[in-house]
Amino acid sequence: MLDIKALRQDPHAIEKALQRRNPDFSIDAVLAIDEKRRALLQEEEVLRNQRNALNKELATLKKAGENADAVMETAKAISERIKAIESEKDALAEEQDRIVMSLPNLPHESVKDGNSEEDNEEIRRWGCDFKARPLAEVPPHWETGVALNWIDFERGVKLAKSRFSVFRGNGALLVRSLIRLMLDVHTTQHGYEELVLPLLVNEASMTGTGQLPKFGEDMYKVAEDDLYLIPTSEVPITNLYRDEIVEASQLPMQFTAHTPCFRREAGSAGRDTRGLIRQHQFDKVELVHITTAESSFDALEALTSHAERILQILELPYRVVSLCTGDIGFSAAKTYDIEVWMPSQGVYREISSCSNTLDFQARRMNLRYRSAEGEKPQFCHTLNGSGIAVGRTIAAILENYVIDAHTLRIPKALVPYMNGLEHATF
RNA sequence: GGAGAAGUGUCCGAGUGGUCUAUGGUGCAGUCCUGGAAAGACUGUGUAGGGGUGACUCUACCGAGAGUUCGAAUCUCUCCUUCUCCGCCA
Repeated sequence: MLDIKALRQDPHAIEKALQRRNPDFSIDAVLAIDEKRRALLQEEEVLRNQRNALNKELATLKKAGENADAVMETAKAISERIKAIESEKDALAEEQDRIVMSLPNLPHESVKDGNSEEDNEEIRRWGCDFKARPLAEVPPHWETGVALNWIDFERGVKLAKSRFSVFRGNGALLVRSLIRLMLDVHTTQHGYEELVLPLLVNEASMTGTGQLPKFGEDMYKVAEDDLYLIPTSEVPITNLYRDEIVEASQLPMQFTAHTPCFRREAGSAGRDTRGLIRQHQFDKVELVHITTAESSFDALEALTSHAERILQILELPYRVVSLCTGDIGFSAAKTYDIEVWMPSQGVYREISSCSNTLDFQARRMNLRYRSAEGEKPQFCHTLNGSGIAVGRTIAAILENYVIDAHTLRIPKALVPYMNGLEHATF
Protein backbone atom coordinates (compact mmCIF):
# COMPACT_ATOMS: atom_id res chain seq x y z
CA MET A 1 0.00 0.00 0.00
CA LEU A 2 1.28 3.44 -0.85
CA ASP A 3 1.48 6.07 1.86
CA ILE A 4 -1.59 8.30 1.57
CA LYS A 5 0.34 11.14 3.22
CA ALA A 6 3.11 10.93 0.64
CA LEU A 7 0.44 10.83 -2.02
CA ARG A 8 -1.06 14.02 -0.66
CA GLN A 9 2.31 15.73 -0.35
CA ASP A 10 3.82 14.90 -3.70
CA PRO A 11 1.07 13.56 -5.96
CA HIS A 12 2.91 14.43 -9.14
CA ALA A 13 6.05 12.41 -8.35
CA ILE A 14 4.05 9.37 -7.27
CA GLU A 15 1.83 9.46 -10.30
CA LYS A 16 4.91 9.68 -12.54
CA ALA A 17 6.50 6.70 -10.78
CA LEU A 18 3.29 4.66 -11.18
CA GLN A 19 3.14 5.55 -14.84
CA ARG A 20 6.52 3.90 -15.32
CA ARG A 21 4.60 0.65 -14.84
CA ASN A 22 1.56 1.66 -16.80
CA PRO A 23 0.89 5.08 -18.36
CA ASP A 24 -2.84 4.76 -17.54
CA PHE A 25 -2.40 5.28 -13.81
CA SER A 26 -4.02 8.39 -12.38
CA ILE A 27 -4.40 9.36 -8.74
CA ASP A 28 -6.71 12.36 -9.19
CA ALA A 29 -9.72 10.37 -7.99
CA VAL A 30 -8.00 9.27 -4.76
CA LEU A 31 -6.89 12.79 -3.96
CA ALA A 32 -10.38 14.20 -4.50
CA ILE A 33 -11.91 11.54 -2.26
CA ASP A 34 -9.24 12.03 0.38
CA GLU A 35 -9.85 15.78 0.52
CA LYS A 36 -13.60 15.34 0.89
CA ARG A 37 -13.17 12.65 3.50
CA ARG A 38 -10.83 14.78 5.59
CA ALA A 39 -13.17 17.77 5.48
CA LEU A 40 -15.96 15.55 6.78
CA LEU A 41 -13.70 14.17 9.49
CA GLN A 42 -12.94 17.66 10.75
CA GLU A 43 -16.60 18.60 10.75
CA GLU A 44 -17.45 15.43 12.62
CA GLU A 45 -14.82 16.04 15.27
CA VAL A 46 -16.14 19.54 15.97
CA LEU A 47 -19.64 18.16 16.35
CA ARG A 48 -18.48 15.36 18.62
CA ASN A 49 -16.70 17.89 20.77
CA GLN A 50 -19.96 19.85 21.08
CA ARG A 51 -21.92 16.73 21.91
CA ASN A 52 -19.44 15.66 24.59
CA ALA A 53 -19.82 19.07 26.23
CA LEU A 54 -23.61 18.84 26.14
CA ASN A 55 -23.57 15.34 27.55
CA LYS A 56 -21.49 16.52 30.46
CA GLU A 57 -23.98 19.30 31.07
CA LEU A 58 -26.84 16.83 30.83
CA ALA A 59 -25.31 14.57 33.44
CA THR A 60 -25.07 17.48 35.88
CA LEU A 61 -28.62 18.63 35.19
CA LYS A 62 -30.05 15.15 35.67
CA LYS A 63 -28.16 14.73 38.89
CA ALA A 64 -29.57 18.00 40.21
CA GLY A 65 -33.03 16.89 39.14
CA GLU A 66 -33.51 19.84 36.80
CA ASN A 67 -35.32 19.87 33.48
CA ALA A 68 -32.97 18.92 30.63
CA ASP A 69 -35.34 18.71 27.70
CA ALA A 70 -33.93 21.69 25.79
CA VAL A 71 -30.34 20.48 26.04
CA MET A 72 -31.43 16.96 25.10
CA GLU A 73 -33.16 18.34 22.02
CA THR A 74 -29.94 20.06 20.87
CA ALA A 75 -27.84 17.00 21.59
CA LYS A 76 -30.20 14.84 19.61
CA ALA A 77 -29.95 17.14 16.59
CA ILE A 78 -26.15 17.04 16.75
CA SER A 79 -26.14 13.26 17.04
CA GLU A 80 -28.24 12.99 13.94
CA ARG A 81 -25.86 15.19 11.98
CA ILE A 82 -22.91 13.14 13.20
CA LYS A 83 -24.59 9.99 12.01
CA ALA A 84 -25.23 11.44 8.57
CA ILE A 85 -21.66 12.71 8.21
CA GLU A 86 -20.29 9.42 9.43
CA SER A 87 -22.07 7.30 6.88
CA GLU A 88 -20.95 9.61 4.09
CA LYS A 89 -17.40 9.55 5.42
CA ASP A 90 -17.36 5.75 5.75
CA ALA A 91 -18.48 5.37 2.15
CA LEU A 92 -15.66 7.65 1.02
CA ALA A 93 -13.10 5.84 3.17
CA GLU A 94 -14.16 2.53 1.70
CA GLU A 95 -13.87 3.86 -1.82
CA GLN A 96 -10.48 5.40 -1.09
CA ASP A 97 -9.26 2.15 0.44
CA ARG A 98 -10.45 0.17 -2.51
CA ILE A 99 -8.45 2.35 -4.91
CA VAL A 100 -5.30 2.68 -2.80
CA MET A 101 -5.19 -1.05 -2.07
CA SER A 102 -5.21 -1.82 -5.78
CA LEU A 103 -2.34 0.56 -6.61
CA PRO A 104 0.96 -1.31 -7.08
CA ASN A 105 4.26 -0.43 -5.46
CA LEU A 106 6.47 2.26 -6.97
CA PRO A 107 9.37 0.83 -8.97
CA HIS A 108 12.77 1.64 -7.47
CA GLU A 109 14.89 4.12 -9.41
CA SER A 110 17.40 1.41 -10.32
CA VAL A 111 14.68 -0.53 -12.19
CA LYS A 112 14.82 -0.08 -15.96
CA ASP A 113 11.80 1.04 -17.97
CA GLY A 114 10.29 -1.62 -20.20
CA ASN A 115 7.13 -3.34 -21.32
CA SER A 116 7.81 -7.06 -20.92
CA GLU A 117 10.41 -9.65 -20.01
CA GLU A 118 12.18 -8.79 -23.29
CA ASP A 119 13.37 -5.60 -21.61
CA ASN A 120 14.77 -7.22 -18.45
CA GLU A 121 18.41 -6.55 -17.78
CA GLU A 122 20.85 -9.43 -17.39
CA ILE A 123 23.05 -8.92 -14.32
CA ARG A 124 25.28 -12.03 -14.32
CA ARG A 125 25.64 -15.64 -15.49
CA TRP A 126 27.00 -18.64 -13.65
CA GLY A 127 28.05 -22.14 -14.68
CA CYS A 128 28.16 -21.58 -18.44
CA ASP A 129 31.27 -23.78 -18.78
CA PHE A 130 29.39 -26.98 -18.15
CA LYS A 131 26.27 -25.87 -19.93
CA ALA A 132 27.05 -28.04 -22.95
CA ARG A 133 26.50 -31.63 -21.83
CA PRO A 134 27.81 -34.55 -23.90
CA LEU A 135 24.40 -35.40 -25.34
CA ALA A 136 23.81 -33.25 -28.39
CA GLU A 137 20.06 -33.37 -28.20
CA VAL A 138 18.71 -33.32 -24.67
CA PRO A 139 15.13 -34.64 -24.47
CA PRO A 140 12.60 -32.46 -22.62
CA HIS A 141 12.46 -33.21 -18.90
CA TRP A 142 8.96 -34.70 -19.08
CA GLU A 143 10.16 -37.46 -21.39
CA THR A 144 13.06 -38.37 -19.13
CA GLY A 145 10.85 -38.12 -16.05
CA VAL A 146 8.31 -40.52 -17.51
CA ALA A 147 11.00 -42.87 -18.88
CA LEU A 148 12.49 -43.14 -15.39
CA ASN A 149 9.01 -43.76 -13.99
CA TRP A 150 9.74 -40.87 -11.62
CA ILE A 151 6.81 -38.74 -12.76
CA ASP A 152 3.29 -39.95 -13.59
CA PHE A 153 1.52 -37.11 -15.35
CA GLU A 154 -1.53 -39.11 -16.49
CA ARG A 155 -2.50 -40.41 -13.09
CA GLY A 156 -2.08 -36.96 -11.61
CA VAL A 157 -4.66 -35.75 -14.12
CA LYS A 158 -6.93 -38.68 -13.25
CA LEU A 159 -6.76 -37.91 -9.54
CA ALA A 160 -7.37 -34.19 -9.91
CA LYS A 161 -7.21 -32.47 -13.31
CA SER A 162 -4.65 -31.27 -15.82
CA ARG A 163 -1.52 -29.63 -14.38
CA PHE A 164 -1.47 -32.02 -11.43
CA SER A 165 1.08 -34.82 -11.32
CA VAL A 166 2.41 -37.68 -9.23
CA PHE A 167 6.04 -38.26 -8.25
CA ARG A 168 6.95 -41.86 -7.53
CA GLY A 169 9.88 -43.99 -6.41
CA ASN A 170 13.19 -42.18 -6.67
CA GLY A 171 11.30 -39.26 -8.22
CA ALA A 172 9.43 -38.81 -4.94
CA LEU A 173 12.71 -39.26 -3.09
CA LEU A 174 14.24 -36.55 -5.29
CA VAL A 175 11.49 -34.12 -4.24
CA ARG A 176 12.13 -34.88 -0.58
CA SER A 177 15.93 -34.71 -1.05
CA LEU A 178 15.79 -31.29 -2.70
CA ILE A 179 13.57 -29.91 0.04
CA ARG A 180 15.91 -31.24 2.71
CA LEU A 181 19.05 -29.96 0.95
CA MET A 182 17.60 -26.47 0.52
CA LEU A 183 16.33 -26.18 4.09
CA ASP A 184 19.61 -27.55 5.47
CA VAL A 185 21.66 -25.00 3.53
CA HIS A 186 19.49 -22.05 4.48
CA THR A 187 19.22 -22.92 8.16
CA THR A 188 22.82 -23.99 8.77
CA GLN A 189 24.74 -21.72 6.36
CA HIS A 190 22.54 -18.67 5.80
CA GLY A 191 21.02 -18.14 9.25
CA TYR A 192 17.34 -18.72 8.52
CA GLU A 193 14.75 -19.91 11.02
CA GLU A 194 12.68 -22.75 9.61
CA LEU A 195 8.87 -22.66 9.85
CA VAL A 196 6.03 -25.11 9.30
CA LEU A 197 2.98 -23.10 8.33
CA PRO A 198 -0.75 -23.18 7.62
CA LEU A 199 -1.42 -23.87 3.94
CA LEU A 200 -4.81 -22.22 4.23
CA VAL A 201 -4.89 -18.56 5.21
CA ASN A 202 -7.56 -15.92 5.71
CA GLU A 203 -8.38 -12.85 3.66
CA ALA A 204 -6.41 -10.48 5.91
CA SER A 205 -3.22 -12.42 5.26
CA MET A 206 -3.80 -12.44 1.51
CA THR A 207 -4.44 -8.70 1.59
CA GLY A 208 -1.32 -8.09 3.68
CA THR A 209 1.08 -9.44 1.08
CA GLY A 210 -0.87 -8.01 -1.87
CA GLN A 211 -2.56 -11.08 -3.43
CA LEU A 212 -5.91 -9.52 -2.58
CA PRO A 213 -7.95 -7.60 -3.55
CA LYS A 214 -6.61 -7.64 -7.12
CA PHE A 215 -5.56 -11.22 -7.80
CA GLY A 216 -8.26 -13.34 -6.24
CA GLU A 217 -8.86 -15.29 -9.45
CA ASP A 218 -5.34 -16.75 -9.28
CA MET A 219 -6.03 -18.54 -6.00
CA TYR A 220 -8.00 -21.53 -4.81
CA LYS A 221 -10.61 -20.48 -2.29
CA VAL A 222 -12.37 -22.64 0.27
CA ALA A 223 -15.58 -20.64 0.14
CA GLU A 224 -17.30 -22.40 3.01
CA ASP A 225 -14.63 -21.30 5.48
CA ASP A 226 -13.43 -18.08 3.81
CA LEU A 227 -9.91 -19.41 3.51
CA TYR A 228 -7.46 -19.50 0.61
CA LEU A 229 -4.86 -22.10 -0.35
CA ILE A 230 -1.52 -20.30 -0.32
CA PRO A 231 -0.04 -19.53 -3.76
CA THR A 232 3.37 -19.17 -2.04
CA SER A 233 4.57 -19.45 1.55
CA GLU A 234 5.57 -15.79 1.27
CA VAL A 235 1.99 -15.17 2.44
CA PRO A 236 1.98 -16.95 5.81
CA ILE A 237 5.64 -16.15 6.53
CA THR A 238 5.46 -12.41 5.88
CA ASN A 239 2.16 -12.17 7.77
CA LEU A 240 3.64 -13.86 10.88
CA TYR A 241 4.09 -10.50 12.63
CA ARG A 242 1.12 -8.72 11.04
CA ASP A 243 -0.41 -6.08 13.35
CA GLU A 244 2.57 -6.21 15.67
CA ILE A 245 5.27 -3.80 16.77
CA VAL A 246 8.59 -5.64 16.99
CA GLU A 247 11.75 -4.45 18.74
CA ALA A 248 14.64 -3.23 16.59
CA SER A 249 16.83 -5.81 18.34
CA GLN A 250 14.72 -8.57 16.78
CA LEU A 251 15.60 -7.36 13.27
CA PRO A 252 16.54 -8.52 10.77
CA MET A 253 14.42 -11.67 10.84
CA GLN A 254 15.12 -14.38 8.25
CA PHE A 255 12.62 -17.17 7.74
CA THR A 256 12.56 -20.18 5.47
CA ALA A 257 9.86 -22.76 4.94
CA HIS A 258 8.94 -25.56 2.62
CA THR A 259 5.30 -25.66 1.55
CA PRO A 260 3.26 -26.85 -1.35
CA CYS A 261 1.92 -23.89 -3.35
CA PHE A 262 -1.40 -23.76 -5.16
CA ARG A 263 -2.17 -21.63 -8.19
CA ARG A 264 -5.14 -21.63 -10.50
CA GLU A 265 -3.02 -20.30 -13.39
CA ALA A 266 -6.16 -18.61 -14.64
CA GLY A 267 -4.44 -16.48 -17.26
CA SER A 268 -2.01 -19.07 -18.59
CA ALA A 269 -4.20 -21.44 -20.63
CA GLY A 270 -2.06 -23.15 -23.25
CA ARG A 271 1.27 -22.03 -21.81
CA ASP A 272 3.75 -24.69 -20.62
CA THR A 273 1.05 -27.34 -20.76
CA ARG A 274 3.61 -30.13 -20.73
CA GLY A 275 5.97 -30.95 -17.91
CA LEU A 276 6.63 -29.53 -14.51
CA ILE A 277 7.06 -25.88 -15.35
CA ARG A 278 3.51 -24.71 -14.67
CA GLN A 279 1.55 -26.91 -12.26
CA HIS A 280 -1.47 -26.10 -10.09
CA GLN A 281 0.37 -27.58 -7.12
CA PHE A 282 4.12 -27.48 -6.61
CA ASP A 283 6.63 -27.53 -3.78
CA LYS A 284 8.76 -24.55 -2.96
CA VAL A 285 11.25 -23.49 -0.33
CA GLU A 286 10.76 -19.81 0.41
CA LEU A 287 13.01 -17.14 1.90
CA VAL A 288 11.64 -14.08 3.69
CA HIS A 289 13.46 -11.18 5.36
CA ILE A 290 11.82 -8.68 7.70
CA THR A 291 14.19 -5.78 8.13
CA THR A 292 14.62 -2.00 8.32
CA ALA A 293 14.59 0.70 5.67
CA GLU A 294 18.34 1.19 6.00
CA SER A 295 19.26 -2.39 5.21
CA SER A 296 16.60 -3.69 2.84
CA PHE A 297 18.61 -3.33 -0.36
CA ASP A 298 21.60 -5.10 1.16
CA ALA A 299 19.14 -7.76 2.25
CA LEU A 300 17.90 -8.14 -1.34
CA GLU A 301 21.45 -8.87 -2.54
CA ALA A 302 21.95 -11.36 0.31
CA LEU A 303 18.64 -13.10 -0.24
CA THR A 304 19.31 -13.43 -3.98
CA SER A 305 22.75 -14.88 -3.31
CA HIS A 306 21.20 -17.42 -0.89
CA ALA A 307 18.88 -18.64 -3.65
CA GLU A 308 21.75 -18.70 -6.15
CA ARG A 309 23.80 -20.78 -3.74
CA ILE A 310 21.35 -23.67 -4.15
CA LEU A 311 21.87 -23.70 -7.93
CA GLN A 312 25.63 -23.52 -7.41
CA ILE A 313 25.55 -26.46 -5.02
CA LEU A 314 23.47 -28.40 -7.54
CA GLU A 315 25.78 -27.22 -10.33
CA LEU A 316 22.95 -25.95 -12.51
CA PRO A 317 23.79 -23.11 -14.91
CA TYR A 318 21.77 -19.95 -14.37
CA ARG A 319 21.63 -16.24 -14.92
CA VAL A 320 20.26 -13.38 -12.83
CA VAL A 321 18.12 -10.69 -14.43
CA SER A 322 16.74 -7.47 -13.00
CA LEU A 323 13.09 -7.13 -13.96
CA CYS A 324 11.99 -4.03 -15.86
CA THR A 325 9.05 -1.85 -14.85
CA GLY A 326 6.69 -3.79 -17.11
CA ASP A 327 7.53 -7.23 -15.66
CA ILE A 328 7.93 -6.52 -11.96
CA GLY A 329 5.21 -7.79 -9.61
CA PHE A 330 2.47 -5.82 -7.87
CA SER A 331 4.08 -5.55 -4.42
CA ALA A 332 7.71 -5.31 -5.51
CA ALA A 333 9.87 -2.19 -5.83
CA LYS A 334 12.73 -4.20 -7.30
CA THR A 335 13.01 -7.84 -8.35
CA TYR A 336 15.81 -10.16 -9.41
CA ASP A 337 14.73 -13.27 -11.24
CA ILE A 338 17.06 -16.24 -11.23
CA GLU A 339 16.69 -18.26 -14.42
CA VAL A 340 17.99 -21.80 -14.81
CA TRP A 341 19.32 -23.18 -18.06
CA MET A 342 16.93 -25.61 -19.81
CA PRO A 343 18.98 -27.31 -22.55
CA SER A 344 16.07 -29.04 -24.30
CA GLN A 345 14.65 -25.67 -25.23
CA GLY A 346 17.90 -23.73 -25.17
CA VAL A 347 16.42 -21.07 -22.90
CA TYR A 348 16.69 -19.80 -19.35
CA ARG A 349 13.54 -20.35 -17.24
CA GLU A 350 12.60 -18.55 -14.04
CA ILE A 351 13.32 -20.68 -10.97
CA SER A 352 13.35 -17.98 -8.31
CA SER A 353 12.06 -14.43 -7.97
CA CYS A 354 13.61 -12.26 -5.26
CA SER A 355 11.88 -9.00 -4.40
CA ASN A 356 12.25 -6.05 -2.10
CA THR A 357 8.77 -4.66 -1.37
CA LEU A 358 10.14 -1.88 0.88
CA ASP A 359 7.34 -0.94 3.31
CA PHE A 360 4.56 -1.72 0.81
CA GLN A 361 3.49 -5.00 2.42
CA ALA A 362 4.34 -3.85 5.95
CA ARG A 363 2.00 -0.88 5.59
CA ARG A 364 -0.81 -3.12 4.31
CA MET A 365 -0.38 -5.48 7.24
CA ASN A 366 0.53 -2.85 9.85
CA LEU A 367 3.88 -4.48 10.62
CA ARG A 368 6.12 -2.03 12.47
CA TYR A 369 9.24 -1.82 14.61
CA ARG A 370 10.48 0.58 17.22
CA SER A 371 14.00 1.75 16.45
CA ALA A 372 14.62 2.84 20.06
CA GLU A 373 12.78 3.13 23.35
CA GLY A 374 10.34 6.03 23.19
CA GLU A 375 10.60 6.40 19.42
CA LYS A 376 7.53 6.26 17.20
CA PRO A 377 7.01 2.88 15.59
CA GLN A 378 7.84 2.75 11.88
CA PHE A 379 7.08 0.29 9.12
CA CYS A 380 9.40 -2.65 8.52
CA HIS A 381 10.71 -3.55 5.09
CA THR A 382 9.88 -7.03 3.80
CA LEU A 383 11.58 -9.15 1.15
CA ASN A 384 10.83 -12.53 -0.30
CA GLY A 385 12.28 -14.96 -2.77
CA SER A 386 12.11 -18.58 -3.76
CA GLY A 387 15.00 -20.56 -2.46
CA ILE A 388 14.05 -22.34 -4.75
CA ALA A 389 11.09 -23.84 -6.67
CA VAL A 390 11.37 -27.63 -6.36
CA GLY A 391 9.42 -28.74 -9.44
CA ARG A 392 11.39 -26.51 -11.76
CA THR A 393 14.64 -27.65 -10.13
CA ILE A 394 13.69 -31.25 -10.92
CA ALA A 395 12.95 -30.24 -14.50
CA ALA A 396 16.38 -28.61 -14.71
CA ILE A 397 18.12 -31.69 -13.26
CA LEU A 398 16.25 -33.99 -15.65
CA GLU A 399 17.71 -32.00 -18.52
CA ASN A 400 21.13 -30.75 -17.41
CA TYR A 401 22.18 -34.09 -15.92
CA VAL A 402 21.34 -36.42 -18.81
CA ILE A 403 24.81 -37.75 -19.64
CA ASP A 404 23.89 -40.18 -22.40
CA ALA A 405 20.81 -41.59 -24.11
CA HIS A 406 19.87 -43.75 -21.11
CA THR A 407 21.59 -42.28 -18.07
CA LEU A 408 20.80 -39.52 -15.63
CA ARG A 409 23.51 -38.55 -13.19
CA ILE A 410 22.48 -37.42 -9.70
CA PRO A 411 24.02 -34.08 -8.64
CA LYS A 412 26.86 -34.74 -6.21
CA ALA A 413 25.32 -32.76 -3.39
CA LEU A 414 22.14 -34.84 -3.60
CA VAL A 415 23.75 -38.29 -3.52
CA PRO A 416 23.78 -38.56 0.31
CA TYR A 417 20.16 -37.47 0.43
CA MET A 418 19.31 -40.00 -2.33
CA ASN A 419 20.57 -42.90 -0.19
CA GLY A 420 23.79 -43.10 -2.22
CA LEU A 421 22.18 -43.21 -5.65
CA GLU A 422 24.62 -41.78 -8.22
CA HIS A 423 23.01 -42.69 -11.54
CA ALA A 424 19.56 -43.61 -12.74
CA THR A 425 19.05 -45.43 -16.03
CA PHE A 426 16.07 -45.47 -18.35
C1' G B 1 -20.63 -30.43 16.47
C1' G B 2 -23.53 -29.60 21.60
C1' A B 3 -23.76 -27.04 26.61
C1' G B 4 -21.64 -23.37 29.77
C1' A B 5 -18.06 -19.31 31.19
C1' A B 6 -14.92 -15.48 29.83
C1' G B 7 -12.19 -11.52 26.65
C1' U B 8 -10.58 -4.17 29.84
C1' G B 9 -3.93 -0.73 29.26
C1' U B 10 2.98 -4.38 29.75
C1' C B 11 0.61 -7.67 33.12
C1' C B 12 -3.10 -8.54 37.18
C1' G B 13 -7.74 -6.69 37.95
C1' A B 14 -12.28 -3.10 39.38
C1' G B 15 -16.05 -0.99 36.70
C1' U B 16 -23.93 -3.33 34.70
C1' G B 17 -26.21 3.64 31.34
C1' G B 18 -23.95 9.93 32.73
C1' U B 19 -18.92 14.14 37.19
C1' C B 20 -14.81 15.95 31.10
C1' U B 21 -7.96 12.31 32.67
C1' A B 22 -11.39 4.01 32.53
C1' U B 23 -10.57 2.65 39.96
C1' G B 24 -6.46 0.23 42.17
C1' G B 25 -2.08 -2.50 41.88
C1' U B 26 2.16 -4.24 38.95
C1' G B 27 5.92 -3.44 35.31
C1' C B 28 8.86 0.39 32.93
C1' A B 29 11.16 5.53 32.82
C1' G B 30 12.50 10.01 35.38
C1' U B 31 13.12 13.01 39.89
C1' C B 32 13.70 13.24 45.24
C1' C B 33 15.83 10.60 49.36
C1' U B 34 21.06 7.75 50.02
C1' G B 35 28.16 7.41 50.68
C1' G B 36 25.94 3.82 47.10
C1' A B 37 21.85 0.66 46.62
C1' A B 38 17.25 -1.45 48.35
C1' A B 39 12.91 0.33 50.43
C1' G B 40 9.94 4.70 50.26
C1' A B 41 7.80 9.35 48.05
C1' C B 42 6.43 12.10 43.71
C1' U B 43 5.77 12.53 38.41
C1' G B 44 5.17 10.29 33.82
C1' U B 45 3.90 5.99 30.95
C1' G B 46 -0.29 3.02 24.62
C1' U B 47 -2.10 3.41 19.24
C1' A B 48 -4.08 6.24 15.22
C1' G B 49 -5.91 10.70 12.89
C1' G B 50 -6.44 16.20 13.18
C1' G B 51 -5.14 21.55 14.96
C1' G B 52 -1.13 24.92 16.87
C1' U B 53 5.85 27.86 16.10
C1' G B 54 5.41 25.71 20.84
C1' A B 55 4.22 24.19 26.33
C1' C B 56 -0.21 21.99 24.47
C1' U B 57 -4.90 20.50 22.50
C1' C B 58 -9.13 17.91 19.93
C1' U B 59 -11.26 13.10 18.14
C1' A B 60 -11.44 7.80 18.19
C1' C B 61 -9.94 3.09 20.35
C1' C B 62 -12.25 -1.56 26.77
C1' G B 63 -11.82 -8.90 21.35
C1' A B 64 -14.31 -7.32 16.08
C1' G B 65 -18.62 -5.38 13.76
C1' A B 66 -23.67 -3.65 13.88
C1' G B 67 -27.85 -1.78 16.87
C1' U B 68 -30.70 0.83 21.05
C1' U B 69 -29.89 5.87 23.46
C1' C B 70 -29.19 12.82 24.00
C1' G B 71 -25.11 9.62 26.07
C1' A B 72 -22.45 2.58 25.87
C1' A B 73 -16.60 -0.72 28.67
C1' U B 74 -21.70 -1.33 30.77
C1' C B 75 -27.93 -3.02 27.36
C1' U B 76 -29.27 -6.05 22.48
C1' C B 77 -27.66 -8.90 18.06
C1' U B 78 -23.86 -11.28 14.88
C1' C B 79 -18.95 -12.96 14.55
C1' C B 80 -13.87 -14.22 16.43
C1' U B 81 -10.72 -16.16 20.25
C1' U B 82 -9.73 -18.66 24.96
C1' C B 83 -11.20 -21.94 29.00
C1' U B 84 -14.40 -26.12 31.18
C1' C B 85 -17.54 -30.37 30.22
C1' C B 86 -19.72 -33.78 26.44
C1' G B 87 -19.45 -35.97 21.43
C1' C B 88 -16.31 -37.21 17.16
C1' C B 89 -11.33 -37.93 15.42
C1' A B 90 -5.14 -38.86 13.00
